[in-house]
Amino acid sequence: MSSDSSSTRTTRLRQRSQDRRENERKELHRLILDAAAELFAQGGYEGFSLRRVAEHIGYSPGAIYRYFDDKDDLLFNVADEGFKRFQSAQRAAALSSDDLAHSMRAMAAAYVAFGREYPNHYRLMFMERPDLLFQSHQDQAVEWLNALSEYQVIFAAAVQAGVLRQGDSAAMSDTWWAMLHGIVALSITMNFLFDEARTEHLLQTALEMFFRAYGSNAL
Amino acid sequence: MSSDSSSTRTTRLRQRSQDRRENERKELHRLILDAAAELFAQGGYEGFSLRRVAEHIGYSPGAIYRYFDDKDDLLFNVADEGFKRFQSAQRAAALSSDDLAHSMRAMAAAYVAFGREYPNHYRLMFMERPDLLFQSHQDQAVEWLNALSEYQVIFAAAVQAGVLRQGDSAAMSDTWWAMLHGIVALSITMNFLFDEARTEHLLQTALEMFFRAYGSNAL
DNA sequence: TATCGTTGTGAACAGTGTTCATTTAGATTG
DNA sequence: CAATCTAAATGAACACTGTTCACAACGATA
Repeated sequence: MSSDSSSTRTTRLRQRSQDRRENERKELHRLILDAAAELFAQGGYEGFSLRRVAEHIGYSPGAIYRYFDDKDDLLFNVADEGFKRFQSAQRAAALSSDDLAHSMRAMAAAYVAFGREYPNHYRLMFMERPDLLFQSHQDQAVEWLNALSEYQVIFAAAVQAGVLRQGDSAAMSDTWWAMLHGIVALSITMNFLFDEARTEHLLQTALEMFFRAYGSNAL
Repeated sequence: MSSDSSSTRTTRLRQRSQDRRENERKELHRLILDAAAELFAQGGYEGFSLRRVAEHIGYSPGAIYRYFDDKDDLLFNVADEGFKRFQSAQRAAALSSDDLAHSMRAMAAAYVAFGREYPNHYRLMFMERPDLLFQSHQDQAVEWLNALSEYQVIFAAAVQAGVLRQGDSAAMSDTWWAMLHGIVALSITMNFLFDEARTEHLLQTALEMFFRAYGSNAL
């Protein structure tokens, strides 16, 4: 009994200490990631450096390598969190209305809003280093592709609901994406030309164009 | 007479040697710029370094600073040459037909073709560092803005010619640009998704959308 | 108590842009 | 021709960057 109880006690102790160490690991992992996201959001891709992240959290640069393979690995995690936020905003917009035409407009608005709110994340995800999310981590890449193919599902549903006319729904989806990406990219990159008002006006004009061309009540 | 002739002779000599030195300066300026453009076109923005340019032409890194203020200054000149090419291609497309609808399609095709042919230049000009061309060199910035406003001239002409319906021609121009930029940017950044065929199909679909919505024969 | 394994450090390496004193070489002058 | 002056090119330095690795510290385990 004594040996048995001591055995379980030590087992429990070992378990607890192991858990605690694991938590500490996760905490530092989070600390690094948060600091990285913050510094990245502020300084963008160019001004981002591991040494600054390390200094910001009070560790030596080498310590980061215990938690991330690479600078790219760290950037991937930053981008991935951005994408999760992006995706959830898109989903919320998609579900915001029963009217698919309204949903699509809400999604477009959310798309542009995300780009303008997190320009550096958008840059990283869709402009600078999309390879981070498609090439390096193939498991995540599948998630991304699924998310992107959700657009096609919505377009198919919109066609079936009579909101969009019939046609090449894959091409429609590409056009939709290119249109929104063009607006956001110009707004981010040429922000001295495209202030919020001009961007908003551009978005409305583009949506009008899209639905005038592809809406079911067009010709 | 002898003093006079010798005076003119030395003057001529001085003139010639000065010209030659000036030519040598221009030659090295060109040599650096060409090497930079080549290395940049190959390696893109990230892989581009002054030291590599210097090594490529057989000079020490510091020598470049006799001919360019900065790395940015050198990049500006690379981008500027890209823009001149871009602009001349656009102009040629604009003048390629009397039919403004054809001209616009040709300009769109030339726009996308430029992006796909010189992706790194396009990135630099319109995605990575547009500040190089708008902020730092204000005299050049005016040229750029004029070039961009040429679009609006064409749109106004298209409206007057009855090719496009009347409306907010500035917004139409923005939409046109955003559409083309979106297509090129996606094609460049997501080149593993958008191969040439898909990009071409996307362009045609987008043009169809544009003219369906804004063409004069639309409702 | 001794051993082991993990963690963080600090120094090093190769690379970057940039500056500057110094050499080099060609042009100009006496 | 000799001396001087000027412009160019260099090479070494500085402050950065990402990354690696031997080593020290320290808590967990035996």
